[in-house]
Amino acid sequence: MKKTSLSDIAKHLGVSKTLVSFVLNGKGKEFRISEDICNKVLEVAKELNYQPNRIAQGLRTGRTNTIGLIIADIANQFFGILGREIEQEAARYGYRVIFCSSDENPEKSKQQIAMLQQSQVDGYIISPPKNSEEQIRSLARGHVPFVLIDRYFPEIESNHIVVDNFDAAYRATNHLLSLGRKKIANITVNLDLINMVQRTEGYRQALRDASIQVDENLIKVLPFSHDNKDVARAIKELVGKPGQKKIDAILFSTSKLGINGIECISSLGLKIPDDIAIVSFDNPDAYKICISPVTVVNQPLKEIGKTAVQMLLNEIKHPDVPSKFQEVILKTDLIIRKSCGS
Amino acid sequence: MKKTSLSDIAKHLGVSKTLVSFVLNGKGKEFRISEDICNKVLEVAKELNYQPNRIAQGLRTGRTNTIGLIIADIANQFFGILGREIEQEAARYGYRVIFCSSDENPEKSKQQIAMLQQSQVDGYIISPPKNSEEQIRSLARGHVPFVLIDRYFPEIESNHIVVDNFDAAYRATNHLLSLGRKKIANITVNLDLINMVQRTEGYRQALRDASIQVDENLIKVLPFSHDNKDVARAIKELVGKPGQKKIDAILFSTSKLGINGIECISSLGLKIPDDIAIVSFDNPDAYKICISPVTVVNQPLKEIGKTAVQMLLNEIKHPDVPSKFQEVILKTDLIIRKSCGS
DNA sequence: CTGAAAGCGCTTACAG
DNA sequence: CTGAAAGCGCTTACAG
Repeated sequence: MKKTSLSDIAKHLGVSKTLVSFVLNGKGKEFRISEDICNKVLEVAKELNYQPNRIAQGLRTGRTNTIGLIIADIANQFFGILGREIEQEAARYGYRVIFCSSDENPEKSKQQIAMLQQSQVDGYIISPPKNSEEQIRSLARGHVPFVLIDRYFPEIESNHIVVDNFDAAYRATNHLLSLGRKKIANITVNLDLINMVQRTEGYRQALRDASIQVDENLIKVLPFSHDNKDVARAIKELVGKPGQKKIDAILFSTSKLGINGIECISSLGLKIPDDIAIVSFDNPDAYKICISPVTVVNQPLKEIGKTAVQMLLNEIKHPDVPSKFQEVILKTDLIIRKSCGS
Repeated sequence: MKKTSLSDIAKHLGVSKTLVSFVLNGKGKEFRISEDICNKVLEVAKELNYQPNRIAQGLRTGRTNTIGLIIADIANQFFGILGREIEQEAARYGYRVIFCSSDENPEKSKQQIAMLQQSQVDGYIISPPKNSEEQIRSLARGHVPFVLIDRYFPEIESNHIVVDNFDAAYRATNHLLSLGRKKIANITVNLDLINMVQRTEGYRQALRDASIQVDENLIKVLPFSHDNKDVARAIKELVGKPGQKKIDAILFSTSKLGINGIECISSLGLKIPDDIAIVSFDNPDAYKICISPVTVVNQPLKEIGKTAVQMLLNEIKHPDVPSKFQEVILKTDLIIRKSCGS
């Protein structure tokens, strides 16, 4: 079961590898190779089940038609689906995807970038974890095509596709306000990442615009690697003693927080939305069937994935163009379900 | 920003590529290269930020240290997490993973296998969609290392890691019986895949062992690419007219079915577990926070992933050993929550 | 219109 | 102990 190579086909027909290569790459016409020979080559290639060795091609041409994808956390459905969109879009253009999950760990993403670099990927799509600035800078310095998704570092010039997190949080908070909620908390993670900062900023601005003073005690910032105990502690602090009614709504900045949060709220015997109204970023399945289906900020995953791939391929194909970085900011939509009452 | 190659280092030091290659591959000792030179090589490699070109290595050695992974559906958290476990375990042994989602589509998986083959992966981990028998056979014929996960084809000899689906469904059904449920339905997908067949078989056997006649009308088999409307229709049929009480429990054979099912049950105004008790395969976040947290058959994802990688690497490293196929059947555990009452 | 030859960046017998 | 050379499977100027 030896694999067949170009020269196997060439020998088989008594022609040169050059010719076979031309034909198989669709350049038969261009080099005016007789149709007869073309057909024979194609036939033999099929017969011997020829599969081009992409690795040899890559070594020779310097392009591997592979892109490296580093997402932040595959256990998060948001990134799972985003990964699939990216893989599908890439496949449409004949590109393969090497897929990594950094689990929000900069050490890991560093190793993964090195690995992808050694694999000679043509470009990168990355949702960088915090403290990975230096890695991204080094990509930029090397003039390697890359695009960032979900977050970026404002101090580093880069291509990136993000959503308007400020606007999304603003509208989500406004939705709560419009339903009469006044004591709205925000649970978020480490404010080292721009997307998280902007979400909390949008929340703040909405309160201000409604002439409600922002109470910093109602903003809970958890470590990135929180578990449900951390979330439970935060919620208990926010809720206060029974009957105290310190808050009447929560904006969760991620679905991981929200899922853990809802679990905790239920176990505390509190009712959604009666006691506490809820809005969360992202739209996992969990929110559709939970106690009180959750009103969410839905991100356009398909569009993020498509745009990221197209932007990257454009960069890969025109390396000459002096790098002008592009920023794409997509809109989110608020899907209203039952978790805020009415 | 030209990448540095072996010969750059060699020139820099006035030695041969051979020597540099030996040192960098940790064979300095073996070839008794003076420690002095070794250190210098290492130093210069670091200084020039040398990154070995894995593609060139691959072409030369015939091994790419890459494994191809085709999972059935990345939008399913089960496979997302399984993918991560596999990637992590592979990384421990210095292997990269090229990640694909076939979306249960045999056309897609066929293309993906061809793509992975062209990328010269050293082996495959696949959860094959139905109607992909020929693809798997062709791998087997080519003596390509591969292991199947989650399902396999009984008529094709293969390495595979699965769970004891019969036992799992048997125990799940028994759990429902032990709580006094008598009219237990099973919602599943196309019975073309062994894992699904075994789940329904386990369900049947549990009923028989409890001297309950299996009512084929209570087994709903949906197409693989079902949406929530299909699930809703099935449930309406099962439930019958209001007050009819045709069933008092459902075993869902997949979490996709279960998530859609619960959404539908709620919208019908039925209560879980009072009107209908529920057990489902798989353990997505959704089940933890839903209306009535769902009792589930939990699969040992970490173990499946680890075992799959180790079995594959073993195969890759000993291609000489006459291929004796291995079967690993892992146990599941039943996580009891509130969806079955008590 | 077609072929011989160089070379991508490695590894590895072989020779000394 | 170290180096020159071949070769993995391709592509692509170059020559005719």
